[in-house]
Amino acid sequence: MLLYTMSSKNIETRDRILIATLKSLEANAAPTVRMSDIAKAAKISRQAVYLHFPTRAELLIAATHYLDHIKDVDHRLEKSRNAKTGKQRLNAYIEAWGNYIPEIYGVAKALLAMKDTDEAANIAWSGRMNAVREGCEAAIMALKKDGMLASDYTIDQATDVLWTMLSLRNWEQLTQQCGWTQAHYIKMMKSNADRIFVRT
Amino acid sequence: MLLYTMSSKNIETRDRILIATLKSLEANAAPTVRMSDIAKAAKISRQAVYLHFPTRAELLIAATHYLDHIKDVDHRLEKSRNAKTGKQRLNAYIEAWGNYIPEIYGVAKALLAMKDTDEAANIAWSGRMNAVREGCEAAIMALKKDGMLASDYTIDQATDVLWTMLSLRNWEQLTQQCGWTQAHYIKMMKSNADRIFVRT
DNA sequence: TGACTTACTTGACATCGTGTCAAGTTGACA
DNA sequence: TGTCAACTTGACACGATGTCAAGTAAGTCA
Repeated sequence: MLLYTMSSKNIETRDRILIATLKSLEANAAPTVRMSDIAKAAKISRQAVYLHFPTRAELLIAATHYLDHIKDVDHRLEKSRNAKTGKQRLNAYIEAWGNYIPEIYGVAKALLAMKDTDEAANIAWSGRMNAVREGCEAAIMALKKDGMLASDYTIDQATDVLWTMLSLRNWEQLTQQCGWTQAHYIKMMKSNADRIFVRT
Repeated sequence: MLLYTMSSKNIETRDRILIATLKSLEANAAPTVRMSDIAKAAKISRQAVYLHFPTRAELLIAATHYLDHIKDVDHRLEKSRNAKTGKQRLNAYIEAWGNYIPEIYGVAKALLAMKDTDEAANIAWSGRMNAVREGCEAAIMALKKDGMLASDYTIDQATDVLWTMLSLRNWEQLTQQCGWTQAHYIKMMKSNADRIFVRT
């Protein structure tokens, strides 16, 4: 009986909460998920959640990190660095990040919704987005190095545009509102980036 | 003394509330503005606001309509219809809508923030965005009519892309986060749209 | 002049979600 | 047996929205 309880507890409570958070947000795809909902999903009291995470914002932030760890985002994005040409690298980055978006969509949206009212959420989200921006910049710089960046673009401006193109909101609008498939989204983003950034 | 009070009341209370709403949101540029803030700005009691607008969502919606009326958005957008060629029309639409965004930014952001939790706000916002989409579609169709739409685009897909490009979120990211000037934003959007949609 | 009406004020209150606090319970471990 | 950590239960403060009831002040009309 002791071993019994152990085996059902071998997933630590903290992880159970994080998993419940991700599951709830994934299912609902709405930032309406309350602390009590998450507690219920984790089969724990609402107050117990606060024993592990001080605020809702911190919980959401922890959940995104947990997700990054599970989905191994670093490894995915790193693959784009192996591309030979700048153009290939741009394509690889769009594919890697673009395909990661749907995986984080739920949590990301919840975090995004708190951005304007919660400073911690704002900082966390900005940090993530800056990381994406750096990826964009690296791809643009690879293009520039090949002499393939369209001549009227500075690196900064091209980076801004690519970063904006690849925003979660744009993915959301195209796939959720306009009904695009994920494959179509990726394909379009690649071809548009090509037309915008690559010297003809 | 009767005339005195009349003259200070010739702006109706309802309008005073709407103006106060717009002013508060413009100043703050954050959806943190409370009903009590608006009431204070309109020099009225918080409860009196509810005598004119049943909910916060309805107030924000009314404020956007009021703004549309003041700024004469229909007239602005209509000008783009007079363009001779499809390409000119596309440019004109980008310019008209792109320059309208900063005017509605405050209220729009507040409304946008309620989209996920308030059904009325969601419907109102979707309605506005559908109007923008129609404008995009008309521009794309004008391009198509000239035989100038890039051959791998259907009208629907090109419309989706243009609509997404011209989203308020993208404007926000480029001008507020990346620090672009309004003029630069417009110029870039035009040249990017040209590269993406216009047959070479 | 006095009754009535409209628009607003004042203050209390319900609701909902977050976050806090204090006092109990339970199982592991020594 | 006693202790500790993790969790439960129930109460509560807070901030924002929205409701309700009673009061007030100015304008209208008999």
